[in-house]
Amino acid sequence: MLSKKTKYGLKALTYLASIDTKEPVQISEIAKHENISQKFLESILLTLRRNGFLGSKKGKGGGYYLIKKPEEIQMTAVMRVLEGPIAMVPCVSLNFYEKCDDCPDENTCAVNRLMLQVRDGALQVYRNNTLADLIS
Amino acid sequence: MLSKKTKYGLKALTYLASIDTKEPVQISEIAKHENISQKFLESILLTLRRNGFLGSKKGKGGGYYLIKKPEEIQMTAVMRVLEGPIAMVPCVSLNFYEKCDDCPDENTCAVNRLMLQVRDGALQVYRNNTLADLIS
DNA sequence: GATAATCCTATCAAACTAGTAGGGTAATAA
DNA sequence: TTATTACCCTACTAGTTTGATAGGATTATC
Repeated sequence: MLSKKTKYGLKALTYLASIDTKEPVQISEIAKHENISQKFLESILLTLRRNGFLGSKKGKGGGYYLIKKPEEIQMTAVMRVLEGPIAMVPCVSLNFYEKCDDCPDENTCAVNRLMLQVRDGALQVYRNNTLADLIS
Repeated sequence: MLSKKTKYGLKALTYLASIDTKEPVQISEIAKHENISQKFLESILLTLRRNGFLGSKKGKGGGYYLIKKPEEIQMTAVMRVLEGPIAMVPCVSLNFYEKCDDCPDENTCAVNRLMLQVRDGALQVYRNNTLADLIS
């Protein structure tokens, strides 16, 4: 299941992309427009900023804004930051690989074989979509 | 993340399929072979039986066995029973559809648009794999 | 220096996960 | 018929995660 954190993060990003201005947008405005708890959104935008997707400005007239162009923001990167690993099991994860402690051999593991395909399917979608694709 | 329930369920099914006999296999044997807590596995096999994947026999010489041929067991069905919806958001789920309460319009929702593709990718994999494919 | 906005930490209730405990029930074999 | 085997079933629980909320600290503008 997709977490609300990811869902809200995606909605915030697409809202900022659709605004089509580089002026900072306040958290309250995004929260209101997307029906999100403002305080919760606050923490999400913070992690998006810390991971290089957003810039921020404090004080009056402040807010958040996109740093890159929507066409340059790949969903793979967004998903990894908000949701974590794209793979459903660590033993097929590219960026978060971990060996299963109960599985003696990955090469003969049915779960591994299946989830590898699922991961590739998801990756293909995420790589094929930028923020720009989601708003068009 | 794939739940251990699903992981163990898949491993149990593939073990039964690889055994290539219609004699009942005891829970203890599966648990031992796949490094799974026996009691936990017990409940998993129970749901697999209730959902028409397994048959069981009580008493001495009893155990679980596959009801259908491995080639006839689609991963879509297995995943839905063990893991639940294949879609990551209810609003793109085929079998568990639900409207998002925060989203005014699915047709213009970026999350919807993205997750629809991810669901299709996953479905394609699950539909393309039977239990037989996982053990070959 | 007042105000507006982000920044940051801590806390929390509810739900979920991965089991564990403990016995009940049916089939088999002696 | 009695003992044993093995599935059947319900309830409970420790630990983790999720989706927030509270309350203020910090910084920029006017």
